[in-house]
Amino acid sequence: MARLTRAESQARTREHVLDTAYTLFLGEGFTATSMERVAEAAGYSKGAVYSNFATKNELCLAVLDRIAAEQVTQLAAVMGDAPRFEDRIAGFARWADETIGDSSWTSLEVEFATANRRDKQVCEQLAQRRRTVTDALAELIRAQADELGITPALPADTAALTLLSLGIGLGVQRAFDPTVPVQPIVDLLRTVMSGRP
Amino acid sequence: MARLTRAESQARTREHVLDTAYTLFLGEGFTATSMERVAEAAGYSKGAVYSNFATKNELCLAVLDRIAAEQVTQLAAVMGDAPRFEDRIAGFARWADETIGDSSWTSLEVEFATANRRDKQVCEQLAQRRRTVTDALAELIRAQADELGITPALPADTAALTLLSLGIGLGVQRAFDPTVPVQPIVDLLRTVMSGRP
DNA sequence: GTCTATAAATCGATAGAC
DNA sequence: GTCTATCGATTTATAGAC
Repeated sequence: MARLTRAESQARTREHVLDTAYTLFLGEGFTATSMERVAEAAGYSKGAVYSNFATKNELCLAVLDRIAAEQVTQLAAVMGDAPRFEDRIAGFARWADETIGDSSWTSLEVEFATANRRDKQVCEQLAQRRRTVTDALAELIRAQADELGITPALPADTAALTLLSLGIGLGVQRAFDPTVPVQPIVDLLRTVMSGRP
Repeated sequence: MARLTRAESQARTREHVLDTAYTLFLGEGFTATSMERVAEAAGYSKGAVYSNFATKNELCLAVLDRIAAEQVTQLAAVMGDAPRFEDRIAGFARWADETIGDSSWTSLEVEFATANRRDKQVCEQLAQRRRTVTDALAELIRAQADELGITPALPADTAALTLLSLGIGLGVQRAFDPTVPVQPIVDLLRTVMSGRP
């Protein structure tokens, strides 16, 4: 194996710290996880962490970016190109069950957002990311509707916002009460995709 | 004015602390507000606060109880007994605009819930309160449907959970991005209450 | 760029006087 | 029951050696 350049070495450290923060923030929560703990679990010192991420918030935003990318990819893959309408809904139902069912990613997003709701800098970042996600979701809905040859029951933008909001709401409640069912969001998608042909 | 008994005096202090915590938690957030700050703003010492509320979590749960009671009362009042269907929807729309629009209460509930999601004690308390709220909401939907002589498009339980979840989701996003519209939840209520006659 | 060591502040919660 | 004073732990972030 070739020796790493300084830049490669730093990128590796950064990635390693990000991996560790990803696991800890999702598992224990944002407030409950200290930077000390991240450094320790990653096998570095606190100083090393801070030389890659200026603040705890910046580290968490990087984790949230990774999560958002994963979600969009998974969602597109799972609804993908099943031939029949019901197969796509079933695919979504499976995804919802696994992903909203284990609602730790929703909890993390929401814990970070609400805890920093008075920080204009952070709010700006979160608002930008929010638009990116809803746009991607709306685009996915449009593409699915096209393939199925229907017009969604709601405008794609509205449908995307409603689905995302419902997912957040259900996920948050499931975080402290696992008896909350995931079904409502599957019903909503079915309604949305049962538009006029 | 008669002199206060010891019990009355303590009840007054407790109420005063609760008022202050209510304002600060809603305005600044749960994590961002220290017990020191609550005591100072209420005009007491930290010890006085701790002799009325054993922990910070207990104080926040008391605040959340007050909020929940307010919401249910307001919602019942605003949809109340308008003669026409459209007037009730309009009443709800106004309430949604003011109450979800200023989403600080949603943010507080959600910040507290997600920050304590690994605390089984707190989760139990929150789950119990959640059931109380959804039950009250479902009952309200049933009563409204009865008065209007219709059958809701969704079962009242499901409708209540869906409305609550959507409200949480929209409220959380509005906390950091005020451009998020409240309209989807009004649309949903309209759909729910447009059931078969 | 990563380390050790520590600063500097704040937190929730408690002890003991009154 | 309320006060002052403080504990003890933890936090984010920084300074300087290597």
